[in-house]
Amino acid sequence: MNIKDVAKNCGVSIATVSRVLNGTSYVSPELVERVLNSVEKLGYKPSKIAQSLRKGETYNIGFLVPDISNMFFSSIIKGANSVLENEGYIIFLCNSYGDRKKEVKLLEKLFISGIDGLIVVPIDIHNNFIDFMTYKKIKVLVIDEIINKKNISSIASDNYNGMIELIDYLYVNGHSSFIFLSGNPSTFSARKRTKAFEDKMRDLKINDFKIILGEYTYESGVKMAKKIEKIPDAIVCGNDMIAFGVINQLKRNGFRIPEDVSVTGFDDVIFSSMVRPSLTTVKQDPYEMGRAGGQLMLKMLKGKEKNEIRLLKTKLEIRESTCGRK
Amino acid sequence: MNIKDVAKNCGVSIATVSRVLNGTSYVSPELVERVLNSVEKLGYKPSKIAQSLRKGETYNIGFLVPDISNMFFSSIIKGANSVLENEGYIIFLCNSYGDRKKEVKLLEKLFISGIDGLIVVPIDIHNNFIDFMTYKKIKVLVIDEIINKKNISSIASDNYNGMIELIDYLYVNGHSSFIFLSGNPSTFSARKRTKAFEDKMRDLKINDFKIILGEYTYESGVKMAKKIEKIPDAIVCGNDMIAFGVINQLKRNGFRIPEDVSVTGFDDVIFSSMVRPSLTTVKQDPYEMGRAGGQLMLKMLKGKEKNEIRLLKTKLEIRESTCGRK
DNA sequence: CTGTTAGCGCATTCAG
DNA sequence: CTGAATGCGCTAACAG
Repeated sequence: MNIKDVAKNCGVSIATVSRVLNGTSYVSPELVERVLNSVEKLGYKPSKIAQSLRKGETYNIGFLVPDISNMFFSSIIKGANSVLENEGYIIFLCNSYGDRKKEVKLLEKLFISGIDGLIVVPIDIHNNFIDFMTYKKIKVLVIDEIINKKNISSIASDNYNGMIELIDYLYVNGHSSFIFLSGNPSTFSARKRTKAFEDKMRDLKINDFKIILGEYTYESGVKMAKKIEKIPDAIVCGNDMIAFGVINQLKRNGFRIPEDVSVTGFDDVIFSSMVRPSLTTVKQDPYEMGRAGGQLMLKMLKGKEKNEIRLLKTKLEIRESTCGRK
Repeated sequence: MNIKDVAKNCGVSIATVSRVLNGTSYVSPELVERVLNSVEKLGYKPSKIAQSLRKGETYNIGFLVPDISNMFFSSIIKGANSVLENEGYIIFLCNSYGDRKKEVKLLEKLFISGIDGLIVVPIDIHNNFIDFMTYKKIKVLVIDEIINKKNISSIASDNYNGMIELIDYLYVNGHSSFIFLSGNPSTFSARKRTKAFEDKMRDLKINDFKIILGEYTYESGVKMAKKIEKIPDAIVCGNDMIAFGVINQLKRNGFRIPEDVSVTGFDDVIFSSMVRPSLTTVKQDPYEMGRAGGQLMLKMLKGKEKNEIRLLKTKLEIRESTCGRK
């Protein structure tokens, strides 16, 4: 079932069929109708593969994230998809498992598969395959990381100011000793949040603070909690999952939250408002980040060559896991 | 940069280049080396688009789910992808938003895009586009729903027996009045779980029970909790999200769990073991479901035409939200 | 063992 | 305004 069958069925040339379907030039009304009838009758659907080969554009977007099953990433994908699909694009999904080698392999696979654009939440920014993509005229959008290069757009939450605002709130409410439990510093977000924490400690002339490095997971939260020797006024966690781990571990040891110690998260995942005590955290909206990213990608796809960088505002969500100190 | 450039660069025909790269027939060692050298030097990567057009197979798999950002679905995708990617397949991702119309549209889009296989967690089983797919020789795998048709494989958790086992446990532990808060009965899982609940009530000759219909969400859980007039021994929820909503709503009204009432979930999402009280629930493993599904798809892709149906065992996870009744 | 060639399905130039 | 012919990049059949 191809364009030839349609042409034969209604007695016109394949060129005419193509013209009718693409509206690429005037065709007499009667032929238009004949063609449309045949198309309908035969249930003809043009092959995107053939179109891609012919036109050199695929309307495919490669999407590479560290972990599809992580709600943060899947929400980004959903957001981006919601704007891209309206323009006819479709997503090739890849999961890098946080593995640099795999990331390169998948980037290559995506290129071979044929894509007009690439959206990536990268493990390894110095990955030169990203340069290769732009060299091949494939538009690149980097999410949750800022890369300032020609022909690459970036979008991320304003992790730095989100953390600043959080510490400010704690400080104003009487907290004077802190422990920061960071996610993996190989990520842009962890570096930014840690930097903000350090800067703010210096600003406020607070010396009683400590930083512990871990991963963005519940288990890592539990583990880091065990490393805490002296409970401070506030335990500031790199994200919500760490905070959940910490809270449960502290409870196990008989501490009350927030009476004995305030605990904060970052992200505002859906469960943060559902658990007891509900979690004070810095909200970022991955779905909106995805949507905004999709729009940036669309801009590049439409031919505006210049790169763009967007930083999304965060929002402090004050809940039950923190309280004022005298 | 195409096969012609490579051929020119090392002074052979394009056929030879193709043969070397595909190992499709013997080529003299010296030519092999020359070709490989040029390929390396020029950084040549064969176009999958052209290969697809020529060979009639795309190595693309269409994947359609109601909501990518739902961890249940994204885990399925991750599982299936983990087995499919090893065989060179790549996933076209689509989100139906639980919308029947959209589902049909996307199925059509996937077909046009060119896919060898389709994996779908359907909204509408009676969607005739699925028949169309098999008619077009596209292998179809249905997940989380059982469809008994030629050339369509299915995989789902054994929702029925999972629920039977749960009620058994509650009954043996002295619960004698029940309320079941169901998810949307348009889904296979909700129908199966409800059916099991009803059957078991009859089996055990329990008359003091009630069924309320809602959605598989936290908000719906809250809403359904408000509809409960008389608190029973056990509130059996269609899934964990409903259970979270119910528990928080009950707590707000001063009920203690499990002292005043036992509450159970279904799924065992990651947070179920983290919250207080931790949730007694029926565990199903969507990642494993995805993996098993991927394997079924691979079988069909490899040419075994016959369809297959798999039901995955569930596991009862007994935690703090239930306790024995006298 | 290697090269030449046809054709996958389509959009598009060129004639008419 | 419409049709014939070309070629996108590749694999496979056919020749040699």
